[in-house]
Amino acid sequence: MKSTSKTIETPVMSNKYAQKKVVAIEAAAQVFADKGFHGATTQDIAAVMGIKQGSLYYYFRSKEQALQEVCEYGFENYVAQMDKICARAQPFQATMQMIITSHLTNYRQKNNAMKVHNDQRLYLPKERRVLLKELGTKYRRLLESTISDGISSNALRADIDPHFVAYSIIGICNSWGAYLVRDEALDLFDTIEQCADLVLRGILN
Amino acid sequence: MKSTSKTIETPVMSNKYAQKKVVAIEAAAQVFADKGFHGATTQDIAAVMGIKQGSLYYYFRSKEQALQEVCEYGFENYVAQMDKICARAQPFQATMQMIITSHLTNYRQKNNAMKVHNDQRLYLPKERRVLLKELGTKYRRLLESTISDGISSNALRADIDPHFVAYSIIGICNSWGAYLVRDEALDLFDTIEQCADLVLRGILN
Amino acid sequence: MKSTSKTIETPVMSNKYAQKKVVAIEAAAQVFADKGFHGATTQDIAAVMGIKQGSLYYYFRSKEQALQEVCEYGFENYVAQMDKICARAQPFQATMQMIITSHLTNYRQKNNAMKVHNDQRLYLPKERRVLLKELGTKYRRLLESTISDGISSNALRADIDPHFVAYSIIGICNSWGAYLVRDEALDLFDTIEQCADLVLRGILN
Amino acid sequence: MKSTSKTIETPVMSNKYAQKKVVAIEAAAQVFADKGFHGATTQDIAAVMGIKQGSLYYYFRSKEQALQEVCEYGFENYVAQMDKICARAQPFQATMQMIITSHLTNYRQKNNAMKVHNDQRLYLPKERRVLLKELGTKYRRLLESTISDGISSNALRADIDPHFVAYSIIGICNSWGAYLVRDEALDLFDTIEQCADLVLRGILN
DNA sequence: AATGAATGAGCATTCATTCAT
DNA sequence: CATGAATGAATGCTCATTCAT
Repeated sequence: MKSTSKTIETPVMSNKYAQKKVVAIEAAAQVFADKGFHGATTQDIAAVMGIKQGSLYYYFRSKEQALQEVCEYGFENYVAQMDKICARAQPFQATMQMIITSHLTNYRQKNNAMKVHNDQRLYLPKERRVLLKELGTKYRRLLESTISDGISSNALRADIDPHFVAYSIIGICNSWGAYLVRDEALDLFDTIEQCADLVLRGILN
Repeated sequence: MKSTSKTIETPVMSNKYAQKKVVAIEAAAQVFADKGFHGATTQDIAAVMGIKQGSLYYYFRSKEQALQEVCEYGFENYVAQMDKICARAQPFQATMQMIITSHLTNYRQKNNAMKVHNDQRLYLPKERRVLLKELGTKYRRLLESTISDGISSNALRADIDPHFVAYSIIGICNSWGAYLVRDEALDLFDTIEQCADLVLRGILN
Repeated sequence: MKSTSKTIETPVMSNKYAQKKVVAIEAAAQVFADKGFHGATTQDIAAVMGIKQGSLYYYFRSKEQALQEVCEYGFENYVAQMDKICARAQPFQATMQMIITSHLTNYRQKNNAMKVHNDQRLYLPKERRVLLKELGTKYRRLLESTISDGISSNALRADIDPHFVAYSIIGICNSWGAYLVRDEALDLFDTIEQCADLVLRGILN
Repeated sequence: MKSTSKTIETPVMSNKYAQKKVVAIEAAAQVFADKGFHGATTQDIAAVMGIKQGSLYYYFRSKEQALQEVCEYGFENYVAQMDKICARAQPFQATMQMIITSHLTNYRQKNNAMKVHNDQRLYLPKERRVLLKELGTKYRRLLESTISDGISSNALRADIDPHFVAYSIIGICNSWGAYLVRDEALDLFDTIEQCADLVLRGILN
């Protein structure tokens, strides 16, 4: 019992900080997603958190650090989802459906951090992108080997380039993701379905 | 007559001015494409033009005005191209090929203005986007009716949504366009071909 | 008796506090000596003490208060030494030797508080310098009457101005003291000897 | 005529800038001398110049740059004076008199830049002290060889260390210089004379 | 006795913009 | 046409200080 409660209690203090740090990251994500990294001010972020500007530096060493953490937070989550999806043994089409669903659902649920990662990570200096690069590589590999597997299993045409297709899927999804964020009336499931249909079957008769 | 007098009336200076104004717009486009609207400084733009910061205001009333003009310049060009492409009477696949070619070629030729329009136009206040909206509508209509025509002519499946497909194509093209800008080694014609193939035939076997 | 009761009255906690207060003063002295008053942060001082920034205020009401206490601590010590030296009945040259030794030894032993007093006390508002002024007066009198005595006893030339000479000696010593702090290889006894020699005999042949 | 006027006219614009830059350096010198580098604000300097804070950056790239330029300005002047003094063929005592006069006169004439160099140059990062180090070396050499010459010519005792004596003279002069700045009533010529007398003849009977 | 958390004021610096020349 | 010079407002960031716990 004790040990159980301990396991829960021990990180109480750091938990409080950790909890509020997450709040901080999400506030920053929201603001960066809205105004872009350079268009956002630390004041904006602090306002979303309900604290004063100076206090923000209790959670981030700098604005750039905040961008880095937002990007990592958003991308880590997303890559973890991909990992789970690709780990399941299931036919190709189901996997593709889930990947698109995961991607677009993230946007609709205002996963601002992912949007920020996609749109603003290039404003980070290279040193701050090391982890992101690793995650990106992992992610691309997951997607590309999913497609390669699809080819091997004859589900997909043999003459497509997995790398090219992977990148294209990301492109379509990001494009529709941005749309989903801007237009709340847009139906999520409809969008998912059409994306998948387009990618899988093309438009030719 | 009228047109003649007009051509004559605009004095030489105006011509010189107009020429240098284009230089200014392209300089601004380059800088905005590189650093984003908020990340760019008027000093950056002036430096590219080889003039001093204050002199820039001879060409733009404000930084925002510069962004607006860059966006309009880039998009006008592009929509004009679309117009020409769609005006030709030719089979659907040829049209689609040309559209994608036009889009991606623009990126490869560092048509920064188009990139700026795509990535940064939302930083303009709504009032400054009136013309852009009109152009966008025209553009979407051209693309969508091309697709609708494709459906009518039985070239395309009847169950696709022209609006959705149009938007998706733009998404893929922008995504690959950004890639083409970043990676100079990437082959342009290869990319065009694969884009078209993916959109037209999908990936399923 | 009195002294005994005093020693007993101050409770154990006070003792512990007093001990740690000295640690605090010496930490502040070190940091102020290194970075100057305005260049130092309370965080720096706390770090030297191994406590957190906020906790520093248990020992000092303010940063300025800390500077004041450091100065007083450093100067009181030094003036007390002077007092002892001047109280001894000994020939003038021996006294002068001891004064210079005392001054320079303090620097070499990283008596940062003295350095801070010499270099930074002017950043204190006048109200905070009352005690320091008294100490300074006492110190100057000690030094000047030592010199006056030297004149009376015919050890020194009759035509020198005790005030001027006193101030000059302090100047030389501070100058060499700073050097001693910066260059650890510099020999202490050598320096003392040469200082004394210069002051006493000048450089003329 | 033309050429004459040209020679004068050509640098007119840069002259205006250069003139005001000197004003800027002297304003910075005054403020740094008063409050120390870290205690001074760019606002203080701007106020002395009668311009707004932001405009200061038209003359200095940064506050640190300002400190560097002040130090160099102050020290260059002083070393140049030394150069002239030491170049003259004259007996040792006359040279020494002039050196002390030059040093103390600079202080009395509120040569704040020299004071700043003496007291604040250590707050500059090493990279910013390259020129200052060179000047310092030159200066020390001038002073030391003056003393060495004094020894050679039998004017000075053979058993003194030129380096030590040089440094001590600087120490005394700086000490009295600070005094001269603080106490306007102090007589300049008196101080010079006593400094020289002390250094040359010592205090022993 | 100490700390985590927050604050507010200040500060260096940047930058769009203006304007006389 | 262009520039030098200046401005003012903003912005990221630091830091002394406070206080509940």
